[in-house]
Amino acid sequence: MSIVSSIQQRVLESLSLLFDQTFTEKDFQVSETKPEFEGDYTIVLFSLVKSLKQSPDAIGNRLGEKLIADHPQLFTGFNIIKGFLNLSIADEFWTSLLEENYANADFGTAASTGKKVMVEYSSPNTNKPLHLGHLRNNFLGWSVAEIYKASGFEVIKSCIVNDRGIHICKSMIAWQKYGNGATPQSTGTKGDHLVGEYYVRFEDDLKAESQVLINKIKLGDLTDFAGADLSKLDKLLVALTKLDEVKDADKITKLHGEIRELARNCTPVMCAAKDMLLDWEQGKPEVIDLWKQMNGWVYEGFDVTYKRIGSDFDKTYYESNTYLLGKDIVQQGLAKGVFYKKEDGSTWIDLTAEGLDEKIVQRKDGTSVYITQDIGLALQKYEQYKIDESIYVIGNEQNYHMKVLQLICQKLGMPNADKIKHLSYGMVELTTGKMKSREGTVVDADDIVEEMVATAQHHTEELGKVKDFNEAELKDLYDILGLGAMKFYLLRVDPKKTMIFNPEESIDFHGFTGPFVQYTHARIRSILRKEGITGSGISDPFSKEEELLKLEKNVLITLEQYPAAIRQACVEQDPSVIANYVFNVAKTFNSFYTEHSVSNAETPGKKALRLRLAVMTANTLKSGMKLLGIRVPERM
RNA sequence: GGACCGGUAGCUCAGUUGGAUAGAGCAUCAGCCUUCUAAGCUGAGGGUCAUUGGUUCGAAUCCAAUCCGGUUCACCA
Repeated sequence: MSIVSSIQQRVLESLSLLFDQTFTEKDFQVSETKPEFEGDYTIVLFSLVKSLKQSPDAIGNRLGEKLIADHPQLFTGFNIIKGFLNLSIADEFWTSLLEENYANADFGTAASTGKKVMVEYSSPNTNKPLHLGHLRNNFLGWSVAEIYKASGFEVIKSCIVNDRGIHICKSMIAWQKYGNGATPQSTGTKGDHLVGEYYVRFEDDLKAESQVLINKIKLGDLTDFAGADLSKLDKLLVALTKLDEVKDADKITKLHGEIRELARNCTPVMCAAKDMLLDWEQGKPEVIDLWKQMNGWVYEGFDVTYKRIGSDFDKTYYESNTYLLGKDIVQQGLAKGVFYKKEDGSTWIDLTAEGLDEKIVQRKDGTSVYITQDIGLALQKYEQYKIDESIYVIGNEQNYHMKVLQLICQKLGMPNADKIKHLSYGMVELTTGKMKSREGTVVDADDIVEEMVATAQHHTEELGKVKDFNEAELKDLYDILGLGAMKFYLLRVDPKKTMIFNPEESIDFHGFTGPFVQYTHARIRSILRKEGITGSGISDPFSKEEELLKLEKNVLITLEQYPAAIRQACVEQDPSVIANYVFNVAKTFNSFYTEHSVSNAETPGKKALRLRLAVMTANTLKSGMKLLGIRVPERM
């Protein structure tokens, strides 16, 4: 039990004995005492004033005395200042905590809950390489999975690969047109990057061709349009001439946008891509073969990146397999009256009562839409793995979609539908603004990782502390530091917030960074190496008579909070809780470290205590960083 | 226009089940390496917590309104 809940319970007990009233934890607050006051933990008395009808001081005095009388082994003193009861905790509490846990590498992790959770993350498209935003996603997904494991869950990491659809055909069309049979081998280009290049080529063509069409439209030449497109265009143009008279700028821009969209859709390249998608759906062999080949290149490229950044999955779903899922569910939903058919034969759900809109779940031709396969996959996940909780790590632009998905699952009466959780994260922006692929401002994942590792190498060489490392050891160290800095930088911010990626700040290895924490760990390991402590066990007893110094106690107080930090990170699905915690541990230890020597402690008893303190700090740093997917070095 | 998210120091961010003088890191300035790793430590300056009103012993935190920024409201995925 944590110190805070221990105090809470003792206070509850004492209150009911003293005042013959029952209280709950919510009736008062236990918090850390501010440094400028004496004591370790503080109880706010104001909230008790009303129900007890006594002054805060009177309550505080009686409560403080009672606590000390009944629990002298826990409380050693108290003072009351302006309605705050400050309690001093016995050294004994902290030293026992240390003795019991310093060698326990699993300190902070919870016992098994027997529950299963699936964390779906990464979910890439197979038409271009991963970028900075994907890194945030991958690091978040991995970390949340680790945090759930540490909280006693069985975790299944999954990934849905978006390997099908018009966007994939785009790369294929451009490759056919410009590729001349180019392969990753023949060009020496990483597969995902190669395919990405053709995606860009396609977009360039599309831009050029749609500009041609728009110019023709301006001249009144509509010969490139036919059928429904033509009549729609006609309507738009008529509307536009009308609007020109009233000069409604917003609506005019909107209409221009629609015309541009229509033109894009009617370009020859776009038509070619659409035809290819139809061929793909009909299983035309040469299209399927090309699709398999190019997807294969992308997977090889992704594999390299995933290995590099340490992402992996227990189960990979492919959209090419799942996109037909959910059709039977539509039938069931119709039978249950959750869905309804419109006159044209399309199937819908009405969510207006929930403050949302009507959403289509199946087209009139019977084909699925995006949400349909998601419903199907959500159910399949449950049936295959009997999961208790399902987490989706997806960007916040899909908040609405995920809300709809959960609502539909609930209405369909799917098991654990209320345990579908969207870990919604904000975009990563640059100091210069948003990343835009069209403007070439996208930060490539592979590039940024190599840059970070190179920076780590540069700093390390400059400091010259590991000159005796061999080449493999150096390479590993640079990876640990570079990737550590990168992961920490992206995970230290609340996931749901849009974050700014500042290249200069991200390669800073000082302050609130991964390398700072890693450095603290390496420093401790250095002490332990010199003291000949290889395992975690220390046989020398430490004296419990000597009073704990302020800085020693601060480290213990911080270490004690680790289990609570994991719990909070799990409940909030927020790795930044851990990043902040681990930084705090490192900072607190560093303050202690510069003031007091471990090896040359004043007495053997003190030395034995500080060695334990060092071991427990190192273990906690290592364990906490592991929850972020970050390794810590023995030396740096 | 509706829905959701955000606005805290020059910059990047913590802090919201309401509690004492609002915290870190970076940047700036001043100190600390014959003693366990200075990728470190100590200190200083820097704030109308977007604005206004309300709730109360007490509001960055709760409520209401307003302003600014973002996302979304596709028979695309």
